[in-house]
Amino acid sequence: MSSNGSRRRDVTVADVAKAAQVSKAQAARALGNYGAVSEEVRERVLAAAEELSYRPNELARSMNTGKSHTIGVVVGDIENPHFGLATRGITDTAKKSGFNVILVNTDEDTAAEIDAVRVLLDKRVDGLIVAPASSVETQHLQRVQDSGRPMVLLDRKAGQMDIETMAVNMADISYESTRHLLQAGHRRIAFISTLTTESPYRPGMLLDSSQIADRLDGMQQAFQEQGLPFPEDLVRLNACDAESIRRITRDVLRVPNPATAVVASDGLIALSIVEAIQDLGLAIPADVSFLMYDDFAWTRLTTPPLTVIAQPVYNMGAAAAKALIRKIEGLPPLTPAPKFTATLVRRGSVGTLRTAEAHS
Amino acid sequence: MSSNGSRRRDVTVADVAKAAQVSKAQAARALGNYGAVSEEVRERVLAAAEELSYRPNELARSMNTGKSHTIGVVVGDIENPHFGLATRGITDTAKKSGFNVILVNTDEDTAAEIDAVRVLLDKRVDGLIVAPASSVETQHLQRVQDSGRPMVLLDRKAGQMDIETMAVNMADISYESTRHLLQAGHRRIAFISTLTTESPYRPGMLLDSSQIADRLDGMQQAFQEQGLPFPEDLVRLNACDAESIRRITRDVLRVPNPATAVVASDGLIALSIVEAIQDLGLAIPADVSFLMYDDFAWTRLTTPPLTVIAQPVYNMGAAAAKALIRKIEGLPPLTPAPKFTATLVRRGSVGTLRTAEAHS
DNA sequence: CCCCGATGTGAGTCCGGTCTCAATCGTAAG
DNA sequence: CTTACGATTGAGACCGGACTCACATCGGGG
Repeated sequence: MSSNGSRRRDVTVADVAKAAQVSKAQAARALGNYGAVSEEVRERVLAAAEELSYRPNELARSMNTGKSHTIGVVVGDIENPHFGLATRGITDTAKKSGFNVILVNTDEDTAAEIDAVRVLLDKRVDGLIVAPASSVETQHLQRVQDSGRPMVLLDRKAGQMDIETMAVNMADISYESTRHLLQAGHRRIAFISTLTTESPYRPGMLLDSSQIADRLDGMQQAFQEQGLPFPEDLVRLNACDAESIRRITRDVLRVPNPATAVVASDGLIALSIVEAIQDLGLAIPADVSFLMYDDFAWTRLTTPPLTVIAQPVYNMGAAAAKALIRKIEGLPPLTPAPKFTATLVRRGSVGTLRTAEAHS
Repeated sequence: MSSNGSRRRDVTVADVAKAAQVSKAQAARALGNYGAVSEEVRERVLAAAEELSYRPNELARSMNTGKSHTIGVVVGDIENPHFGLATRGITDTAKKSGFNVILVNTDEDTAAEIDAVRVLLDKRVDGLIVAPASSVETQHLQRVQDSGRPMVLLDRKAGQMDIETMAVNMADISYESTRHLLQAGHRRIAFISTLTTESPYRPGMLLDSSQIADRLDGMQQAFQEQGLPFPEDLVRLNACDAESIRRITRDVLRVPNPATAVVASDGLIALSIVEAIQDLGLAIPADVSFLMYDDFAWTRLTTPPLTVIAQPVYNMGAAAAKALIRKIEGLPPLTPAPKFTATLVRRGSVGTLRTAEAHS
């Protein structure tokens, strides 16, 4: 234990050069595999390096090549399997191209995101992949863009900014799944999301998340096309913790003219919502239909299995990494830009409403 | 915003110094908040830095402080919520102390792990947190240890090596949960794990994972104490993909003298096992009891809710980060070392076996 | 009035690599 | 026997900060 006081400077090219009895420059050339080095010197140097178990200092290397072979990834919450899978796609792809990943969690907090981006830039990452917490507060992203550092967005757009973004078209799939619910006779459809806002939902309000805004647009369009009124009173945001989710669920189901279908905006709150529904003594889909975003494996195990909106999350992560690396290497973006489509996976949690009620 | 030239080089202390009309050394002192600087100079420098939007190059800073304020985390699979949560614990704690996290996925492959450790060392991370893929092949970890770089293990021990490790005592909880099953009358208990081995399980064989070895030890002890024979034929490893899991599940349940209880070694295979059981037309717990490691939220949603072994994964990650940072800062390890205990959460998936069968 | 320590300051070195440049060597062409 | 040209080689200048050291400057104690 106490023996670790021995000062242990690591081996440098200079040490290797001395051992191989050549100049520092020659040793560096042999080790870095560049320039002209005679076979004899190369062998001597490599042997010496091996002997001293020399390892290059990537920090020093990065400093004068300007490349760190590291990309920064900023997400809201790795704990969420949605991002877990996306991160997997990113790291797998990055590794294949020789890049490492620095991961930062923001807890969906814009202040933390701003900080994260700054720190990563300071660390001179070669590029950034960001899942922006907000589609509105995007000055920090604009600054990255201006600085010329490659960046790709994941999952969510950032306001009007023209940044390559890997995300599914939420309006489309939301429209499609809302039609599915409408066709099953549902008119009172609740939409519950974790999105934090200062005031309750009002039609036309500016939402911090392009994702959620797009989903609501899709829903509204489906209602409108059928000449039906969109049940704005059933759009519920700020479902942040288990307690508030429970309250909101009760709120939309245990009232006069309750929701007959509930849409959960992500896989994490879906869990709490289903629990809350069960606690209320209601059965899915007999009493209330249920639909959720994200196709997690466990959704096949419940009784009944849940109808979900599956997003190609891994592929989106992989594509984001691929696109970023192209940018880093100065290649033009792939054309056509990759498109990602979510699919409605119909399992057993959406039931048909009796016509009498549907026409009420 | 107007001075936004297409200049590629970023602003350095030298630039700031020139703008503030002081020497590079003074500018560095003012910016780095060290040494003696007059109030007037400090203000001029900071103003110039602000004006030029100067940001320190952490790479350069790291190079001569020797500290990168970055820790490397090597895990088998972030996609697995078990590691997702642990990673969350690590990043949260690291951030609080001003450390960043470089994350590497090994796919539980030792070769990838060796590579990951080498790369992280080359990047001069201040320390490493590793969840070793193997408890046997640990030379690379020994090398890290010898190099004096701080390291903490997570989740799994590494052979005989004396490295601080944050993990639950698997033998204890395995013993406890096996007793639970035995008391419910089960004698034919299957244990299914993803652990990859070259040959099928044989009693006493050297297992690559201390985790699995400990769990089997715990099971054996429980059986032994009751004077009951341990059903070695029901220990099944190599349950790597959905297909093999399906085959194995059928294999232990659809044979003469089948298993009456199944233990799933992690949350990921648990999903496939439950599915396979359902596909076989068997009911939990009426036909077969089920117990799994890891308490994922969805286990409360199935019918019946699943009995699980809950591990304080987030806390283990957080403690690993805390311990590592203490090491990095040269502080002695916390005493007493933090202990983590898993708990058996009895829900509905373990049923009592009829005595007649239990005595067969 | 002079010496002393405390405070400010600039020049320059160092970290560990990459890379430029000029010098050297060998040898084939003239 | 020169001359020229490509392959090798070493010295040293970077990269962008941290830090050492020598040299002011200034106020107070003796």
